[in-house]
Amino acid sequence: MAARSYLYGGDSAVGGGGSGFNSVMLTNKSKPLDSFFVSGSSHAFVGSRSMVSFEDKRKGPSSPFFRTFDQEENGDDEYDEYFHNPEKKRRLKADQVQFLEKSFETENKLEPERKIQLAKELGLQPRQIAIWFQNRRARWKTKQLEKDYDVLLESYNQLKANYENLLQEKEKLKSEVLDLSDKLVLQETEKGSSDSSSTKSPSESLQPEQIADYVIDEDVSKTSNVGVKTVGSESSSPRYADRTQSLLEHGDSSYLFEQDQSDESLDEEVNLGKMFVTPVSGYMLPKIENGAYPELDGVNSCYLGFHGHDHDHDHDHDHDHNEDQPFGFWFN
DNA sequence: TTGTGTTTTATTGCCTCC
DNA sequence: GGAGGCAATAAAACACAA
Repeated sequence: MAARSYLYGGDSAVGGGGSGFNSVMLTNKSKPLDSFFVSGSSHAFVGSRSMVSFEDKRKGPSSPFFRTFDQEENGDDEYDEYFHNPEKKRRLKADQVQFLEKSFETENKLEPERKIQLAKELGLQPRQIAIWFQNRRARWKTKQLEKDYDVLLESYNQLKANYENLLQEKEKLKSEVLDLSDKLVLQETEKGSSDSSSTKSPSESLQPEQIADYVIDEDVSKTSNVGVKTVGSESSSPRYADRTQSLLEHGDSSYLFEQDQSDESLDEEVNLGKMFVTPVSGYMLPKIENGAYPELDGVNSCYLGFHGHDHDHDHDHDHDHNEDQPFGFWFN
């Protein structure tokens, strides 16, 4: 590990965000040297609640947050508590968290200047700000993964339902065709008995079941009604356009892909607006348009493409390139 | 009150970038 | 080689049921 100082100044050495921070938290895991603090303190104090030095508390607040704190929890008791519980850590105050949340909404990465600024405004160590942002990013990522999972699950369920509907419809059509074929054969037979000299029709050389199979298969190969696209083929039908809605509507627009330059065919899919990529895990899914999955080719199978791209690392992880190759699986 | 599960704060080690 | 990011993890703080 790179030598990293955890004196809360190690990250900043900036002088504690302008509030005269001298203290540092001491935990069981802390290295002894890490626990001592920086210059200038007459207290061998380690640990604090909110990592605020006693000097701060005695001198009075330098920020609105400190004022609030002092007003709310004023008194010797607090002071004693600080003094006699040197190893306790304290959660940030609600208004501090709120402030940080707002800042996080604006930008979830923290530039050094902003870190210092926030530290000053909140009366915290820059290191604490950095840690808070890091933990906050981790929480955000976890939430996104959960969302991704829900989206995938719902997508899967919709596709499965569509597939089952199609199977039913196929069976229904098949029996209809069978029925009609029977009638046709019957008709031909009757006709044949009255006109024995006529030439043979195709239906005379095929059984009704064969005709039904033939008709159904032909129909399927031409129309491709629903479901998920076979990569590389083009077909869609408005026939099921109103069947599936809502899946992606609850996702925000950021769910709509970021392009992966590494794969042109998928780029095309994405550019045509047929696919989208989930934000955290990078799953590639068929995009629902006007309430329908626009892609399908082949009634009995579905393709779920995966896109091994970690968007969270876009900015700094070149090594991801090998993982950018899309892959997928079929289910039926 | 206490046991237990969850959340938050912080550290550690590894990795990448410059 | 330092800075900063992330994953994994520890541990304190907190919530809550029994």
